[in-house]
Amino acid sequence: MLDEIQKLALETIQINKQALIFLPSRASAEKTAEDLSHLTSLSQPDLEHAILKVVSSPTKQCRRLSHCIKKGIAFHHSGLTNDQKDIIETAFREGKIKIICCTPTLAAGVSTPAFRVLIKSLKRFNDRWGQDWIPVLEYLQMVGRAGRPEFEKFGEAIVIAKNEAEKEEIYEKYICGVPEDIYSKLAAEPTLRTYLLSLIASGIIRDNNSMHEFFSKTFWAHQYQDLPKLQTIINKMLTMLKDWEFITLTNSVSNNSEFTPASKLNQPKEQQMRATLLGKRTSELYLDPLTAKHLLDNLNNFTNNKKNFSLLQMISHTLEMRPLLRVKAKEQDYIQEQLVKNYDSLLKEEPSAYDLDYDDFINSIKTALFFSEWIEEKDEDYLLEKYNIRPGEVKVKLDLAEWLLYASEELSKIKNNNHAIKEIHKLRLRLQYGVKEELLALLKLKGIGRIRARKLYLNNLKDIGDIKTVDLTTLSQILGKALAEDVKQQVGEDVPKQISSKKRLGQMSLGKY
DNA sequence: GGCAGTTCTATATAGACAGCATGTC
DNA sequence: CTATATAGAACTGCC
Repeated sequence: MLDEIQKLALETIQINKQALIFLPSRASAEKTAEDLSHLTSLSQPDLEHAILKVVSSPTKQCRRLSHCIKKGIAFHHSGLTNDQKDIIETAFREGKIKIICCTPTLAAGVSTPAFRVLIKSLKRFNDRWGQDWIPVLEYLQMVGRAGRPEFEKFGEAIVIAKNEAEKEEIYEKYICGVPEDIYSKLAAEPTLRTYLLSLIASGIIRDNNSMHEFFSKTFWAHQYQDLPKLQTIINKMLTMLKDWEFITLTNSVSNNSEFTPASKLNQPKEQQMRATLLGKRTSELYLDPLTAKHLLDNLNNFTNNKKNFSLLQMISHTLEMRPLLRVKAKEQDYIQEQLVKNYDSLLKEEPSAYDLDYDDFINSIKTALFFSEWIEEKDEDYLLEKYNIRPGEVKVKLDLAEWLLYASEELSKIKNNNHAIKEIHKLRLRLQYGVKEELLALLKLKGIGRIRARKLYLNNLKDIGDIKTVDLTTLSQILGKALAEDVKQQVGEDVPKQISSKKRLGQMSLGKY
């Protein structure tokens, strides 16, 4: 039996228009798309192929998407790679795809208007309260996708209610509702301490006076009526930044009170705030000071007997890496086993099992294991099966890892930790390409990535020297003629002119088709 | 035994922004 | 204001 969403979707196709269907989770987006795809007779075989080849080994998610898309239906959420998202958005604009089942990704990103917007539910899971109403602002963003001004005079947005009571509630809350106030992001402590440090580093805040002047002007202070409390939080953070050696506080007035009354804020005080070298660099790197401190502490223990796993666990156990890969009930034993195996690699002691942080710690082990497997050349399909991480998320996590390791490398430079600098640098390269160490030499060549490098290595071509000495015919068999010639040129071997110009032609046509 | 259909249970739950400098299949 | 949908396992009944 068809449900309301399905009826509306099929009817949209029938009148030769397009629809976006917003769903509250990625799983429902996929399932809704899959179910619909069984109900249409559209056909887009070329898209099916395009979706599959964006990763080296298509995952079950890629296959599912390709099956939907060949029937003119797509799902769209953060688990997809950017390439896949682009293909879908373009095909939708071209009218090849009729329905996109999506999460709110599509409400915020590039403009993708549709004649009709269907909203399955205005509730979504929320960490604090479980199932809860989404903000009115978000509702407006979704609804705003209905109607394409260049083609239609109007658009339709339809919200599904479970019953009469909910219908009333939705009407009151959303149709008649007003968007909630935008709350200042500064209110979150990580943002506040990051800002505070950067303001001190840039010299905008140099003492209590300029600090008060700045914060009283922000939207945050405006909303945050309780100034004494605000002052308390800021003071707490200043002390933290000082203890962590990101700033220095010099003052002639005694500083033993953390609860400076607001009334004293306006009095010019002699307390001077200056960022240290470490503080400046932390700020330039856009690091949360808490994370910077965590990295510094860990790196301090990064001695010769430590491994890549040490660094990977270090960056996995940060706020920035959240949400971490979650350890499932069935995996507990395996993860514990791996933890024991890598116990000596830890740069910080394992927290107590009663520690609030323990879950995060265990999850950081799983996350670190995922990174470890990536640099052991495991492909996307394997990673999705074993770690339940989708291609789009893999990309995001790797980017984060890259950034945090870059930051770690920079911090190590300030600390003159040469061992760490060397190891981190190598690890960054491996993460970037997803390769074992033995392939690093080959990756210096343009046009050679994890797949081709591995292929060369298997053919006993293990470094630049091997590439130089091997004959062109053999190399061509491995890489294809055009690339083989290009690579030969890169290592300084002469390739006959006429052949090399032929190569360019060949390359162009390759790129085109 | 082997399947189709059913019920039970475990699992997950939206998204994206930071540095830096270009290029994989 | 602590729910729900989904996937997959386990189970059932039937041939």
